[in-house]
Amino acid sequence: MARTVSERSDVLPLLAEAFREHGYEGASLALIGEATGLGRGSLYHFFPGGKEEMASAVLGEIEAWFETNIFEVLRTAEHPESALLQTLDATEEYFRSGRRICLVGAFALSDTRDRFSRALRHYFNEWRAAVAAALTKTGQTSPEAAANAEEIVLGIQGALVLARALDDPGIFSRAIGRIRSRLPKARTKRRRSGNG
Amino acid sequence: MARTVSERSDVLPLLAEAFREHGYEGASLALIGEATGLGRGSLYHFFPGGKEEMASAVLGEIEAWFETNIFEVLRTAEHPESALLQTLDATEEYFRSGRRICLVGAFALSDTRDRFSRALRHYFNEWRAAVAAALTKTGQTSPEAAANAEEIVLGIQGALVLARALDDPGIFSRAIGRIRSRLPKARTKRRRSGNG
DNA sequence: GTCTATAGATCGATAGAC
DNA sequence: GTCTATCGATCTATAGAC
Repeated sequence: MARTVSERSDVLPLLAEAFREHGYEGASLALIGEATGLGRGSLYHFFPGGKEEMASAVLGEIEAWFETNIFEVLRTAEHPESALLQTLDATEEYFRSGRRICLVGAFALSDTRDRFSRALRHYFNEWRAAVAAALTKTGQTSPEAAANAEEIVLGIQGALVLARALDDPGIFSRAIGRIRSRLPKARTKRRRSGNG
Repeated sequence: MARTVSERSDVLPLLAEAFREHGYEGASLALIGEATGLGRGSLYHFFPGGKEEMASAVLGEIEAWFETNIFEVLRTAEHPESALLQTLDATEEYFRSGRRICLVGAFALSDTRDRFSRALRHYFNEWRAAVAAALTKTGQTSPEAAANAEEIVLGIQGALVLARALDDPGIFSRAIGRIRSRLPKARTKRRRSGNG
């Protein structure tokens, strides 16, 4: 058998899955060891702060993914309407059409919330602000955009809860579909008031 | 010091709060003992099945509350529009305007989901069906009502997640407000097509 | 019916060999 | 850098006195 990983960044996705499946408390070091194929020694070599540092690193990795693939795209979009559609697709794919939960949301409802409250706050605030920024660029007023952004993010989280509880990924897909259908339509700039 | 409770039903609300605050895994028997003022002996007298039976009883109590105060009201309403408003008020009060989480939703996102999957499924299915039944009675078609009911329940859950993560109960209140404003308006039956 | 004491398992974390 | 052995703390559950 080969020497396996030896890169901290390679371990993070495996760690993330372990926390997603079992929660922070439920993911014991024995379980994490199985999931990563690493012994306690290696784990503590990569994460001297123990389990808390593991979870913190995972949250950072998730935040970074959303920053790159969602938030940044929304904030810098020249065509906000298509950016909203594109990031909605990415979101649907990320959550595997409702079969995967949002670890940040799960942490928010658990007693680990206080431990990671800064990360949770930052993640959802950035998400909400990025969607609002894109909506504003489509012509919505600032209060409109803020309300709609909040509703979109909250709808995604609620859909994940319900999809998980009822074991029905279709709930998530339908929710994404409703969000998509209510997005502002891009105005074709070449014609005035084009029909379509 | 008095003999304290000695009624199983008196312990349930205290148990519920303990599970809400610390989650299933996080609520240790030591913590539960403090929250209820009962020793292990008394706890195991009331709940021979241990912690699992405690959580199960709490879920049953929650389900019963919603059955009485929400589901039944919605299903049997003569005036579905006002029943929807009334149960929305009750929901807002139950979740203390967003300061209290939904234990069923929290369980859905944790690894205890499988253990209580039947209870979770039943709770959310009943909720969704009851809202849909009321919406149907207001004149919505069956598919319309089903989609809207799903969106309402999911919106409540998502609002609780976001409110908790951002430590901002206002998110929940705003979400309830949006739901309320989109509810079908009662038609005044005495006049035809009264202006409102 | 309620308590204390404690069994037996598992937890996160550390030490030290290689 | 990775492992195994093991620590002390904490967990759920049980036993038995009152």
